[in-house]
Amino acid sequence: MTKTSDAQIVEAARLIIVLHGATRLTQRAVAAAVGVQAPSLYKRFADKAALLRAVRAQALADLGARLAAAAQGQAPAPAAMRMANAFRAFSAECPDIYRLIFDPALQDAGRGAERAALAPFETALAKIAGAGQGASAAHAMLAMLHGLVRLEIDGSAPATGPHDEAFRFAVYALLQGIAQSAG
Amino acid sequence: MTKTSDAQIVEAARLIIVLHGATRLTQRAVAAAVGVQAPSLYKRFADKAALLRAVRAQALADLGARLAAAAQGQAPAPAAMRMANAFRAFSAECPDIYRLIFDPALQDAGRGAERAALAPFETALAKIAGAGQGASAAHAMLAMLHGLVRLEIDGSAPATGPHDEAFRFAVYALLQGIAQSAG
DNA sequence: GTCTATACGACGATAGAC
DNA sequence: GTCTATCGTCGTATAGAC
Repeated sequence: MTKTSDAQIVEAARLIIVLHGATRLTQRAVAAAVGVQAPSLYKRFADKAALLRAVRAQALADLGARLAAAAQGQAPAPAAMRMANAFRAFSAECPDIYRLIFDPALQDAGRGAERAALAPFETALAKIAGAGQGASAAHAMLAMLHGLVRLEIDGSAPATGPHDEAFRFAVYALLQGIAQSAG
Repeated sequence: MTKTSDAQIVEAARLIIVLHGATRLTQRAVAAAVGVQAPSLYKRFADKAALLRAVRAQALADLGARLAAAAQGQAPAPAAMRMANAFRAFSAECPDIYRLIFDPALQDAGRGAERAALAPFETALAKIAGAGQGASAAHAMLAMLHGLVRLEIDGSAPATGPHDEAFRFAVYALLQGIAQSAG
């Protein structure tokens, strides 16, 4: 009897963001995409933010899976580099989804999902930095990557040279610094 | 005959953002703050984005001045550390203004203002990294700081420990890594 | 229970009179 | 340069049809 489903709505919202950008994501557009009128969405998601939180949770799991796959079976340092590249690739592929993950208006209370998605990160960095500084090192690397990709996808960087080179330099320098702090 | 001025409008907009948050910045609110009706603003600024670009330009200059003051008369490494702290203090003081500076929807074509504001940065980092890698090092440090403060003001970080410590660790590790890349 | 029709209030923005 | 009046779109509340 139901014309749509929670999962279909979430997927429709994700598709609109990926294909047409976050600014085009309206409740009416989502509703039209699943063949329903806008007010009907409120029977399934309390409001627009709740729907976006569902899209975000899925995206976060996707990002976590890509990071885990990139680190799979690698030594700590190569794992960190491969995860950095995977992180950047994700942000380049769908920048508006990336922004959604870090949207301050959509933060969960628990933080459990973030912790889980970034676990491979923490693991690799802890081994590089030494036990006492694993959390700080993981935070530093996350911040480095977040800053790099945000400057890149937002076009906010002074943008002198190519981003590829600057990205590698930054990640490598930080890894070196962290390794040095371990000794 | 004029009831207000461009400068007064920009300042009113800035105040609303600082005191009540960016979501409360509406054309009607700005107009009310300077004692006119909303449509009158369009005689002075083409649209809301144009007004925000003016606020952003002023904020960027402010940030640049603070960075320059922090670096004043310091050796490169302490200058970098003091600028990092000044950068973080700015973002903590008015996070919504900070977000405005890096808002992808408000980027200028020229980029001249960004370059000027971040010049003290480039100077200090070039001396630490060595001539050939000054731009990369400055970009890396800007990305590091941008990532750190965004995670902090957005509450996006896994947020394990205190941010003060994580901030110092991250900036110091990157500086070490950059210095090492120079040799 | 599920969806539709309708509508409300706030927003950014425009047209035209003074 | 400022006003009043108004448009189109947004999120969303409500009431009722199947």
